[in-house]
Amino acid sequence: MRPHELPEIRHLPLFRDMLQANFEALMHGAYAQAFPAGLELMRQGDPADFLHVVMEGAVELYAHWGGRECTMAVVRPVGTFILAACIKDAPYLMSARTLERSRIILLPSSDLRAVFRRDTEFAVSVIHELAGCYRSVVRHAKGLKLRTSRERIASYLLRQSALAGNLASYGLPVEKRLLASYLGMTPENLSRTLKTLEADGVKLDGTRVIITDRAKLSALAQPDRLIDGPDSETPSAGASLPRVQGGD
Amino acid sequence: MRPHELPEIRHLPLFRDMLQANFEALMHGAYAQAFPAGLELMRQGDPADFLHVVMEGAVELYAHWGGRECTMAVVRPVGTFILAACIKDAPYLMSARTLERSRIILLPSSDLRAVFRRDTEFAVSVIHELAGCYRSVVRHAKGLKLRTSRERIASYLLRQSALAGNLASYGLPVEKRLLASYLGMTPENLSRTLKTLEADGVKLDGTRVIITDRAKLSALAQPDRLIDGPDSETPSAGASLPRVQGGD
DNA sequence: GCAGGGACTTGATCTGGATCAACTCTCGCC
DNA sequence: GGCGAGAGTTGATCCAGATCAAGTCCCTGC
Repeated sequence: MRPHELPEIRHLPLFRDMLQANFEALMHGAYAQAFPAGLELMRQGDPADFLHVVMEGAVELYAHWGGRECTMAVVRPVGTFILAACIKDAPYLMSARTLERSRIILLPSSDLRAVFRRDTEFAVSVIHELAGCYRSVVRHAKGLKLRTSRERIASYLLRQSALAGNLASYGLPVEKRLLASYLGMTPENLSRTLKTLEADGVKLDGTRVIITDRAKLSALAQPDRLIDGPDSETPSAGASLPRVQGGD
Repeated sequence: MRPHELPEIRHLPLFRDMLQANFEALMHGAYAQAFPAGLELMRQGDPADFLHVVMEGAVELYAHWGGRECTMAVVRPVGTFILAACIKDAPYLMSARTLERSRIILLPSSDLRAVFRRDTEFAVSVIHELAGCYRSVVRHAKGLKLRTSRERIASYLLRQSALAGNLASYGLPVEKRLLASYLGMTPENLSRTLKTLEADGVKLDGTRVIITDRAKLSALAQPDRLIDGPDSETPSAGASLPRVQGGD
């Protein structure tokens, strides 16, 4: 593991409050690994042997069933994923693959389970992390059930703008095909709907989003704190929305 | 609170392992209340002041947005709900209403937060509960994104049969309109699809489900441990599927 | 017992979004 | 520098599921 990485992990909400001795014990069994883009890190159904911490790159969490596949989340540095499965010592519910060349720290889940049993501060951090993840998926499910495709796209674009600091223009953080899958629609549908959204105050130029009329877009998206956040409870983990890459 | 209720709560996985003194402290601030059917217990966005424990009756958790509404879960005795919001001291993401006359214990969430900070066993229980809830919603989201209406119905019916002990015949635990909403479709669509499912090995007689050809139904539903369970990690809480009422 | 209302069903129609197919553009790679 | 391969777009068509509208049945409350 690289020297700068340890403090970065230590500063994550999940590891911030635990005893130094326990942190060190946890990191003792950890190891870092580099992966090329497009590599499958785990397959749904596998036993949860390691908590994963993304230090560089990006990881897609996705699910499959009966030949179909869908994106559930994208995790970027510094973020953890698959905490719940590690804790329950249960099979992963999702598969994971790298979207880019990535550096990932692997923490044996047995160590994890041992440590929060003797470090209450860490246990409390885990509680907060999991509660955040839970609420994040609930938001996602609400969006899927209550909103149409069009509304999901509009609110996604607004949400990303908010994450970028309410910029009117920013870059999409993920490929459109992945975004479509995350939002529960086909790439064709996303592409077409984006075109028609020009009448509602937002335009796309390649990967660049330009909000031309925020009021109009908001009227369509009806952003809702209980679906779109802002989560004061932002999870660093598994259930996070694809995050913005930075805008200008 | 009634004499038999305290031990019932104590035996819940969530409260089973904590110190007796802490359990008593927690219960000190608790109070029971009876509600008629159809009463709104909380509204999404409200501050999370109480953890709710259903002792009798049934509670529907649902979400709404822009005039639409959908069922997210049904909680039956003995089960808790809205743990995550209590822990984060954040607004509820869902509303709740009684489906029948219900008896509910209310636990001040501030007490809850205080207790798991000083009782590691309780903290561990909370961790397991939340991890279970998280995984449960992930399963639900996977079903919504990966399966068609028809497949969701078929797998729901199989899952309920499994919960009833693999009985070929059992009663639906909830109204069909609620089930439709839970499964993300309209009542009309549910009704029609149920009819066409007779060709796939399952028949409905009113509220009675009769599986006539389990193999055929399974071929359609393709039940998957990573979507349908069985959850060894069964949550007692918020995210549970409408449970079966008992079969014969 | 009777009236009223809600759950459920059934039918007719509409439409959002999927599917299938073709074509362009870009970018990494030989 | 040319050549795939994959991302994205666009068009044509199809279909699952929503919507609108009746009508039946059952249960409840007067």
